[in-house]
Amino acid sequence: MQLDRWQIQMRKGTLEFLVLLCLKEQEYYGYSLLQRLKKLANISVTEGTIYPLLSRLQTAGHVENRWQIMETGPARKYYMITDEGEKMASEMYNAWQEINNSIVNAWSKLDG
Amino acid sequence: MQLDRWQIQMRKGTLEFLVLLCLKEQEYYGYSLLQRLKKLANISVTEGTIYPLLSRLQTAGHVENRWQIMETGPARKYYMITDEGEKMASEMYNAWQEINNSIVNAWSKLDG
DNA sequence: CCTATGTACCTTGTATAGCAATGTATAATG
DNA sequence: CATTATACATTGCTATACAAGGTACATAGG
Repeated sequence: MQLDRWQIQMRKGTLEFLVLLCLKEQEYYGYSLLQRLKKLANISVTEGTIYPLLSRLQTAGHVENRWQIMETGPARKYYMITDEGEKMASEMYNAWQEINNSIVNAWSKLDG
Repeated sequence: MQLDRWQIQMRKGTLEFLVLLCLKEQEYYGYSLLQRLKKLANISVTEGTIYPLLSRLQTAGHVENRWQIMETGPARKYYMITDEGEKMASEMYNAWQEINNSIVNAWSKLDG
């Protein structure tokens, strides 16, 4: 199934929030986040999106990382959410809820 | 007031949907949409955003417009949603609900 | 009369960020 | 030994939000 541009845009616009939401659950490395996001919200993110995004989140102090040498396969860079990141995630959730309330309210007046 | 980068991002992609939602209510001209969006979802959109967006929606066949000469003040270009635009708005609402369900569900598991 | 303010349209230049494509490296599979 | 999967990363393209600026009309205050 081919996603429309607007569908991609609507989902991708919330990507930073969704990544923090995942990292609130547990630590992830970049590559594993792609699968987690796919399962969480049916969002197909590419590596060219996730690595710069994680880098930006780190610069902002919302996540930090540690290298994990694996016995087999390439090393993994695990990302963990910081206290500041947790705070940011809460702010984002509040903002999300406000927009959602506005949309649901407006829609119900039209289709109700 | 300077908007945070994440706020801009969260709006990205949902703005097109919000505009269609407004035009489902009634017809608006560009300038009046700025006030409607502010009231609807506390979104401060600038003219440099709304005029190109309306132009894109028209090219896509989701809206159409008519000029209204005013007895006093500048003429207004009113935009009306098309049947195709209504259909698109419904699809967007369904997609929105799906993402919202994923987010609310994920959040509830984290905050108890 | 002139200036400021508000309404209403629009364009240009800049910055952001998602994505396809590409590159590197390791390890298992056929 | 070629392919596939894992895992990191960058580069170039494109879309779009925004600040800033421009045009024009109408009104209010000094």
